Amino acid sequence: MPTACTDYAFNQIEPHWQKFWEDHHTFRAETGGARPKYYVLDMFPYPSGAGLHIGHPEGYTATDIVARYKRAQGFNVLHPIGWDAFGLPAEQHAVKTGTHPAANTAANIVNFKRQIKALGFSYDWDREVSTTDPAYFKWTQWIFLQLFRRGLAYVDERPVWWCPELRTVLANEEVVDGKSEVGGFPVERRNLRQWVLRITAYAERLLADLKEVNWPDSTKRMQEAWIGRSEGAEVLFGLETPVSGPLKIFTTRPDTLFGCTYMVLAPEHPLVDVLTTPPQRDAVAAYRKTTAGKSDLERTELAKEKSGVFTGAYALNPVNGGRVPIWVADYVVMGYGTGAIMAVPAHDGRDFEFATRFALPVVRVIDGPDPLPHTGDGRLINSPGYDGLPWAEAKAKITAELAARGAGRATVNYKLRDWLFSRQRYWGEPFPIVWVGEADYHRAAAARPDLPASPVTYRQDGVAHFALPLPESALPLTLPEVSSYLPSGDGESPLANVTPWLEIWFNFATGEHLPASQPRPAGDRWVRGRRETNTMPQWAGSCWYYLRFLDPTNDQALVSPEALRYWGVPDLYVGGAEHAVLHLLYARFWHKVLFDLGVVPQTEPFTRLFHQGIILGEDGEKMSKSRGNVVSPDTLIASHGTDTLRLYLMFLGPLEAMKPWSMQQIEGVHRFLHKVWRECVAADGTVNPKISPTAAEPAALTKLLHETIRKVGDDIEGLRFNTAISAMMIFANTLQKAPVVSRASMLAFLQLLAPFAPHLAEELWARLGEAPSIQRAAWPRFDPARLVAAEDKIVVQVNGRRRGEIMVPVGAGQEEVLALALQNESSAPHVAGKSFKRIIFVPGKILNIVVE
RNA sequence: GCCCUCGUGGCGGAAUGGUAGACGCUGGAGACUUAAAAUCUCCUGACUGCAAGGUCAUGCGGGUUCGAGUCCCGCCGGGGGCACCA
Repeated sequence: MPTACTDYAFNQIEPHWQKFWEDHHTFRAETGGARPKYYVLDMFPYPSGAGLHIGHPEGYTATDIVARYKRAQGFNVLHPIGWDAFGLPAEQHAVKTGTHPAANTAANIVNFKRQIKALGFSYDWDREVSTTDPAYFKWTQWIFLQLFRRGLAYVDERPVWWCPELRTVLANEEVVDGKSEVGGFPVERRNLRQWVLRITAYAERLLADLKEVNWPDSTKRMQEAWIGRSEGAEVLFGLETPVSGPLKIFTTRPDTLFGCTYMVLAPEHPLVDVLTTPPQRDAVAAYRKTTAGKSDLERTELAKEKSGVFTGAYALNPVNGGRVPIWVADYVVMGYGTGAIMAVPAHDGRDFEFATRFALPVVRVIDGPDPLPHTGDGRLINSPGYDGLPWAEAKAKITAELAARGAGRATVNYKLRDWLFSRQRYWGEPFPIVWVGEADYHRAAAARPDLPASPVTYRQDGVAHFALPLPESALPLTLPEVSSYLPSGDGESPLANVTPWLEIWFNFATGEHLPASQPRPAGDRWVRGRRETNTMPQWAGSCWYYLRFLDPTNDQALVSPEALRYWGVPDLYVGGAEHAVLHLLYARFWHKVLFDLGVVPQTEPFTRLFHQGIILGEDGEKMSKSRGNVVSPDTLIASHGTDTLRLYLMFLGPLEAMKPWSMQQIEGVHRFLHKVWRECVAADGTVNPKISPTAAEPAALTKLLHETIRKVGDDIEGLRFNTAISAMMIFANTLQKAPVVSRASMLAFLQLLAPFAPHLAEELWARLGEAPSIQRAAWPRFDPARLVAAEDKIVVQVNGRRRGEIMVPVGAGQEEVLALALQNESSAPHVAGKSFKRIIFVPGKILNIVVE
C-alpha cells in the first residue's frame, strides 16, 4: 500500500517504507538455498557519541546500492552491520562521568542505529553484532587462545607512553607534541610488560598472497612496503679482543664488504657494555642515556645530524681481516635486522654522512662515474679476488663463500614488527590468562593438552610467572565491575584494583575460580593465580567480525562450517583507506591462522576491496568539530529526505575521490526525484495519464530505456554511481518530453532507480499498481536488438581536426563514407584542391582525411 | 628524501587513443502567473566575426601518433603513505 500524499512528501513516504521493510523482514538473509550468494560488507562503525558523520553514509550507500542490485539480479545477499564498540572514547567518558562504558556504548548504539535506519539501508538487522557483547568476545578470546597455543602470542617488555602526572599509560593519539593531550603534562617512554602477537611469522605469506586479491594497487603497495621484505646476508665479524662471540650484522649489500670501514651498533645493542673499553665507558654511557630518553619519533625528527660515539673496540672483517672500529649510533635501530651494521660509507648515504662527520675513512669498492656515495650498481674494485665482477654476481659469490666458512649466510629481513596486542585499559576484551607459579604450571601442564610448546613467562622481582590459559569451556571471561575507571597508577589497567577478580584460586582443569581471600578449595587442581590485567586492543574484535555475521548466534563455534561453506568471505568490502595497512593486515593475519587451524577454508578474507573517498566540508577542508563544517545526515534527511541524500552522496563524484560537500548542488538531485514523481503521479495523486498500458511510446524513448538499463547495470558493477545517476537523469529528461510512456517502461525505469532511491521507487511502484516490494522484482534486461541505430554519425576530420559530421547507413564502408564526406558542405571545402595522403576510417565513428 | 596518486569551464564532475566539457549546480533570457514560487524552453570555456565560421583551450615544457585529457620523458602544484629498516 502506498501512502496517500498527493505530492512528493518524502517525510511520509520514507518512514512508511522503512516500516514495511522492517515488518516484512524484506532483507533477511537465509543461509543456504539454490540461489547464488553475494556477501557485501561495510567496515562496521565505532559508535561514537557524536553520532553519524556524513562520511559514514557515503560508503554505506554504495554497498546498499550493490546489495539491492544484486538481490534484484537473483542473488541471495548477505548485507550485515554491527558495532566495533570497545575503545578509548567510551573509557574516557567513563573516567569523566563515572558511568559504565557499557551504558554509554549502549546509548551510542541506539543513536547510531536510529540514524542508520533513517537512511533506509537494507541491512539484515537479525545479524547485528557488537564486539562488546560477551557472546561475541567469547570467540575473540577463543581465537586468542588458539594463537597462544600455537606459540603466536608471547609477552615482552615494550616501551609505551607514560605520563607521571596522570599516572597512566597513554595511547599515541593521546600524546600531542610530547605532552599529554589531557592537561598538557610531560610524558616519557617507559617499558611495560605487554602481550605481543607473532605476525612476523606470517610475513612471507601476507606478502605473497597479496597477488591473489582484487584490491586497489595503492593499498597492496602500502602493505608490501609495510611488510618490507629485503634480501641480504647475515655476516659475522669477530672481535679483535674476543670479550664475546662475534658480532652479527645484516646487510643487503654483501658485495660491498671490502668497503666496510667501521661498524655501528644500536645504542640498545646487548653487546655495547661488553665490548666498550674502559676509557670510552663514560662517553658511551652518556650517549646511551640521551638516546634512551628519545622516542623513535624524536630520534628521527631531531637527529637531523648524525650522532654517535666510539666504543674503543675493533672488529675483524671476515673477507680480508681488516681492522674496523666499532661505534654506537642511534641511526641504527635495534628493532630491525640484528641491531648492528657494517658501515660502507662509499655506497650508503647514511654511512657516508656519518663518516664525513667523524672523519672515518671511505673506500670505494663499486666502480662508476658518479661521485660518492654511489648506491647504484656497477662492477667491483678494490676487492681482491672479486674485482671486475658485476655487483649481483659478487653478492651471490661472497655470500656463498662466507657461508662455506661459517661466517655468514643469506637471509631475508622484514620491516614488519610483531603486533603489540595489549592495552592498559578497562574497556576491552580481558585476556583469558591466569599467571601462576612455575611448579603449579608444570602440574597443570600434565592435565592440559592445550598449552604452547614452550611456556610463556616473565620474571618480576626474581619471581617467574607462567601464563596458564583458561580452558575454552570457561569462556567468555567477562569484565568485572569496577569502582573507578581510573588506571591503577602504576601502569596497570583499572582491573588491577579489583582484588576479588584479580587474585584467585584457579582450577586449572575446569577454569573455576574463587577469590583468593577465601579458603583454598579441596582438590589438587586448585592453584593460586593472578589474572592478566591488560585488555585487548580495539583491533581484536574487528579482526574477524566478517566471519561472525555468517552465523551470529552460534554458541558452539565462532561460525558453523555450513555457514562458512555457503557464504564464504565477503565478495565486496568497502571502507576507508585509513585502514589500508593495520586493520586489513591484522585481519588477514588472523584469517590465515584460522585457515591453518582448519576453521576457515580460504586463505584470504577480503577478495575485493574498495576505498570510498573522504567528503570534505563546504570550505574544502576536512570536516571537523573545531572547524564547524560538519554536516549531519539528520538535518538533511529532515530537509530533503534520505533518498535525496543517498543520491546526492553518490552524485558528488567518483566513489573513491576526495570531494567537497555542497548544499547548492543537492537541489539538483532533489529536483530530479521530484521530476520522477511528477512523471508518475498527477497533481491529484492519481497515476499520471501519460502512462499507458497499451499506447505506443516514441521509439527513441524505448531505445534510450534499453541504453539506460545497460549503462546503470554496468556502472553499478563498476561502482560508478555518479555516471549511473547521470544516465537516469538523461532518461528522465527525455521521458518528460515524451507525450506517452508505456507502463512497462516506467516500471523498468523505477527498478533502475530503486537501489539508489528505494523509498520513492517503492512508493511509485505501488502507486502504479504493482505489489510491493520492488526489491523482489527481477532486474530489467536490455534487448541488444533495441540498441541498434538506423544510422551512424561519422565525424569527418581533416588532418585530425574536426571539420563536420555526416549521417551514414549502419555498416557503411570507407568508400561510401568518403564519397559522402566529399559532398558535405562543411567538410568539403577543407579538402578541395588538395591531394590525399592518407585516409583513416574507423567504422561507425570517424573518417580522417590526411592531405598535403 | 623515497613510494603512490590527482591537476579538465565560474563550481562538482564526464569522456574503450577517435566530436573535450555528458549530467548537475550557478548565471542570463524567455514562457506560464494578477504576482511570486514551482515548472518548462533556450543560452552559458576564452578570443574573434554581421553571420557561416575560425583560432586557442584539459597545470607547464617536450615527444610518439593520421589523431593525445588519455601513452612516453622532464618539470611545477595539491593530497596520501613511508621515513636513518642497513
